[in-house]
Formats: sequence, C-alpha cells, structure tokens
Amino acid sequence: MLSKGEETRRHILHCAYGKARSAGLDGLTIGQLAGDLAMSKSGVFAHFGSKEELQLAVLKQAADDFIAHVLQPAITSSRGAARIQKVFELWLRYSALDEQAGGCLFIAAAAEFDDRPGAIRDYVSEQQRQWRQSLMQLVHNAIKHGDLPTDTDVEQLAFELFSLVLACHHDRRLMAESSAASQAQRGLERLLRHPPLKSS
Amino acid sequence: MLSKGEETRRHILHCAYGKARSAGLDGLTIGQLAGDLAMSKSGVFAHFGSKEELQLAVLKQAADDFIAHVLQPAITSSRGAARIQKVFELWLRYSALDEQAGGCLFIAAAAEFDDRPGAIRDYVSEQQRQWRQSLMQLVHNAIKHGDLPTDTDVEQLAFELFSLVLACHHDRRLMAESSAASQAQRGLERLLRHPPLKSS
DNA sequence: GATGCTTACGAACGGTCGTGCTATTGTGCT
DNA sequence: AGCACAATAGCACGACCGTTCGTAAGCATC
Repeated sequence: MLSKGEETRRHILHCAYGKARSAGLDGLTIGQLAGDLAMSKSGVFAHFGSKEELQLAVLKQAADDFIAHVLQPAITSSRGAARIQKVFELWLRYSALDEQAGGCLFIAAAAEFDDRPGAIRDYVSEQQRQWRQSLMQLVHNAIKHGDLPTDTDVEQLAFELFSLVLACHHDRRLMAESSAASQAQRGLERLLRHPPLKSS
Repeated sequence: MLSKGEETRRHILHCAYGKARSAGLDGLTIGQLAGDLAMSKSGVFAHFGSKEELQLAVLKQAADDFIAHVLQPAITSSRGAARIQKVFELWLRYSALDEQAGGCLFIAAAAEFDDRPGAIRDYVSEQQRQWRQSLMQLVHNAIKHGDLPTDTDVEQLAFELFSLVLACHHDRRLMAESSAASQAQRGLERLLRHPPLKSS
C-alpha cells in the first residue's frame, strides 16, 4: 500500500512530467506546478527538497515512460530486424504521443542542458549513452538473426537510426511537418536494406 | 559612417549572440548582458524595446552568420555534388565553431520554442523552412550537374542530410563524442552514393 | 486522551527578471 | 559655441523565482 506522501509525490510527478514536456525542464516551475495541482508551493517543494531533485525525478519518470512505451513492447513482440522496425515505429509514435503534450523530454533536455554542467546534464548524457548502447544491441541481435550482414557497422547504423528520429522530432514539432514520420520511415528502410558496412 | 547608437547596438548584438549560443535564447537576460558589456540594463534595453525584439535580432544575426560561414563560401567555391559536400563540411565545422561557445543557435532555439507560439517560433520555423529549401536547391543543382540520378527524391535527401547534422550536433554537444563528425561524414557519403529515389 | 510523526499550508525572504520613468551625459550639426 | 536630440544611466515597480521556517491538521500508537 502506498503511503499518502508517496501517492501525492507520484501525482505531482505525473503532472510535472506533462508540463516539462511542453515547457522544458526549466520552464517547469514549482509555483505553476503547485497552482495546477491546487497545492501550495511549499507542499510541492517538500516532496523533492530542491528544484534540481524535482527535475531529476521528472527525467527518471521520462526514462521509465520511454522504456515502457518503446523498448519493452518491441522486445517482447518481435526479434531480429523486425524488432528494430518495431522500436522505430513505437519511437516515432511515442515522440508524438498526446499530440500537443510536447515531444520527447530527453531530446529537449539534451538541447537545453548541453551547455550547463551539473547533475542534470550528467544524467541526460548517461541516459543517451545507454540508449545508444541499446540501439547497438538491437542491431547485434538483427545480425545474429541473419537479417543484417555480419560486417554491418553497428555503431554507424545506430547513429543513423538515431539521427532519423531526431530529425523527425524536429520537423514535426517545429514545422508541423506531417511528412516527417514517413520520411524517417523511408530512411529506416533504406538503412536496413543497405546498411553501412565496417569495410568501407 | 555608423552612428554611435548603431555601433553599440552591433556591439550588444555580438555579445548577445555569443551568450545566447551557450545559454539559449531565454537563458539570455538583459541584466547579465548589461553586466558583461559594462552598461546599465536600461541602456541595453533601449536599443531593442523589448526582450523579444532582442531575441529576434539575435536570431537574425545568427542567420546572417550562418549564411556567411556555410552557404555563401560553398556556393562560390564549388558546384554539383561537391557543393553539397562543401556545405556539409562547413556546416559541421560551423556547429562546433569557437569550441566552448555553444552550438548552432537555431537548433537550440528550435527545441526551446517548438512549444511556445509567438514571433520567435514563427521566425525560427520560417528560417528552417527556407534552409530546407536551400538544401533542396543544392540537390537539384547536383542532379543538373549529373552527380545524382534524375529520379533522386530531393525532399527525402534533404531530410536525411539535415538529420545527419542534427545528430552530429546532438552527440558532440551532449556526449563530447569526437566520432560524431566522422559518422555524419560517412552518412553523407553513403547518401550521395546511394541516394533515395522517387520510385521506391 | 496524550504523544509523536507525516503531510501540507501560509507567509516571508532575498534575489532576478522585464520594463517603465526621469535625469544626465554625450554627439553631431549649424 | 551653442543648440537639438540621440544615447545612456539611475532608480523604482510589480511579478515571479527557489527556498526557509513556523505551524496546524490528520493519524497511528500507546
């Protein structure tokens, strides 16, 4: 059974996550958050101890959310190259989830904190590194299943996979570009059909 | 001859541009800017009339800077597919210019304002659209020179070109990934060798 | 019923923000 | 030299920020 405190903490976090997705991590303010929750500033504040802790908690929430919506379903439902396609599909869908609720928090946070040393930057950076590792794992798996050549350049392929999603996110959020998803999709297909090789 | 006002306005703008590149467009504050310039807040303020005008002026400066450093030199020094490669090379260099001075302001601003309607978002969005058009123009030019197949999917190629630079910027700024530029470069080579075609 | 702990509130603090207003300084022209 | 006006300083404002502190309810345990 959740204690009362833990329950409201989750409630706060859920709301904060939503706000951070559209306003950015430091567009998120404790005062406004408290207003939305019909709580006092200090009541909200007490659950985290500092703004930075709140931001980190939100990022952690975002990471869990991402794994639950993208990585986990893909792994349990497919394998080989199909798993990559599944991840890609879910990924694109995820970054446009809840239409006007803002995009992927990590992409936003990456741009926002790339120049500000501190705990948040470190966390985002580490998460991104891990995610890139996961992508490479997916590629390895596809190779093992015979869906990709054995001399596929794993790191390069992961980089390009990531780049397509990044661009899709960018176009869709900034220019209301409805073709962004299908362009990313086409990029993926070409990438799987003619993957970068280690040799060249 | 520049009037005194115009001269200090440019001086302010130059400094503001530098600050905005590392702190973001609303990390830029008039007070700090005035401190750096050894001026009073109101003295700085008077040149722009509002913070938003200052931000727009900085963005305009960024656009001019970008064209001067990337598009213009490439156009005058090469043509066809080589021009694309030249743009790409200068683009990558530009987004890492002045090492710790922050990356491309437009990429940062795009992430920062993609959810905030207003003049700034409109300006950034419009600039991005124009830049994509310029990229497509480069591709058209390469086709005309026989460096790319006539059935090249121009829009798709421009999208993927952009995506590579975006990912390079991301990796380099967030993860101090020194291999990002060469990965983007490899992506470009593959893209020019096996460009996406309209048919498929 | 008294005690102690969790939970939340309300008020206040020092600080910074953007933005007006009023002087004062400096420049450029005659 | 003197005048008109552009350019800058100085100061104050209201708003909001993150944070701290004292305190009042709710609730379990004795």
